[in-house]
Amino acid sequence: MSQLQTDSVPDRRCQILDAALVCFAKRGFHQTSMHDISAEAGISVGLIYRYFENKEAVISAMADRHKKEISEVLQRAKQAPTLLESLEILFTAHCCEEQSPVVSAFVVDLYSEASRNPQVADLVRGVLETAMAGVTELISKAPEAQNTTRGLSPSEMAELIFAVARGMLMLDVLRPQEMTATERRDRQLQVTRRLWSCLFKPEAEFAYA
Amino acid sequence: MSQLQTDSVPDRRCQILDAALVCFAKRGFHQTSMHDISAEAGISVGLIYRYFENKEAVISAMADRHKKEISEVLQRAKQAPTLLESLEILFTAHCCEEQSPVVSAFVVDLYSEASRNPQVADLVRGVLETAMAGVTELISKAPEAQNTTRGLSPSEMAELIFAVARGMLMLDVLRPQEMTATERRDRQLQVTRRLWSCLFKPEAEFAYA
DNA sequence: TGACAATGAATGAACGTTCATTCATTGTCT
DNA sequence: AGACAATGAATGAACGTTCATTCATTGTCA
Repeated sequence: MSQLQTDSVPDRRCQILDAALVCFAKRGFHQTSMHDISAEAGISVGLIYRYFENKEAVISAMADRHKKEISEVLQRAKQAPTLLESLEILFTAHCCEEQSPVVSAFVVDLYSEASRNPQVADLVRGVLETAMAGVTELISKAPEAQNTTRGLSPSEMAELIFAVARGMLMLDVLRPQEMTATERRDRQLQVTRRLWSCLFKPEAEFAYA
Repeated sequence: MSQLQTDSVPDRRCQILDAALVCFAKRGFHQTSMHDISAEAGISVGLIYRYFENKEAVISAMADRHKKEISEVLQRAKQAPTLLESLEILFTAHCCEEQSPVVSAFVVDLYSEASRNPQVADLVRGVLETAMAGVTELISKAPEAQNTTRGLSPSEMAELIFAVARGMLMLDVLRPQEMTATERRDRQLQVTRRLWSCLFKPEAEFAYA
């Protein structure tokens, strides 16, 4: 029983959040009704209010979940053998896995929400600062970046890297749905490698040109 | 008489769109009511419907106006004497003039809307393609970029530049309102110069280090 | 010029609908 | 039976939109 409870309560929450993600990505936070979420989750409206205080709380919980997912991606990226591979993990993680356009639309909406909800803004800013600190450290320690700094500090590089990542995410929501997850992933990898070569590649090989 | 008419009709539309921009930036498209817009514009609700078919039409008109503004920025950027100055104009234009956070929030919302409104998506994509073509041409012709391509084509460089611009715009909505327009502008310029040095600066000077 | 008719910009109360939220009720376990 | 999970009809506030009405301005007579 207590096992069922401790299992099923988070499960219900998770089920509701999964449904909410689909709805939010499809219609946006404020065009999604609680009935939409309940229908997507296959439960009744009232039940949502057993697990979340109100709609705002659902949005906050989604933002929290996003924070945890980014942390996990950062952990994976830190364990990659090379800096390039770390960057590839960071760039392709949140926008190219199972349901690419869904997540991208959600994240853009999250920023949109952050612009007028200080609580969400703080949370997103926190995620960003943690992730950027991680990447800055990654760059500082990477042998690839030792003699190719181009006058930029590791944290300045990290800032550029994250700007590009966010910018590509925005581009993602403009792309027609016909594009498959694999195509999106390839595109992201291309851009990652270009940025990498631009930031870290030694100049030597231009002698061959 | 006829002069007054042809002047005042576009003025009303403009007045409504100005008010809508403030409201949309403050609350987002779908949390802004027609009453909010009418109150901000200092007119009655009904009057909005004399100039716009419905709320959707107001959003579309705002997107159209944004398109024109970007075109103008592009024209100005094209006339700058150096590539760096062109980039500085592009990077600081829409997010650092009079009402920086207002415009940034609006643009993020526009992308968010684009993810579920194909009409808006087409329009935004069009703006982006035009602007990127312009910058690609700018790079192709710039003497600064002739011997420092780092293995990237002009259009690949343009893509990186626009990704960074969009990414910085997203960052803008996270920043506390206490930041002044000038501070924002300085920040943008810093990043622009870093990106520029990373893409176009010759390596020579690293010999001094 | 002065009196009157016509216009259409502007108003805001009212309408139908949608939505978040509540809660009395029902189902399902032990 | 008792406790808890789940339902979905009911509620009232808020929304987009409409439209009967007002009134300053313009046009047209004498």
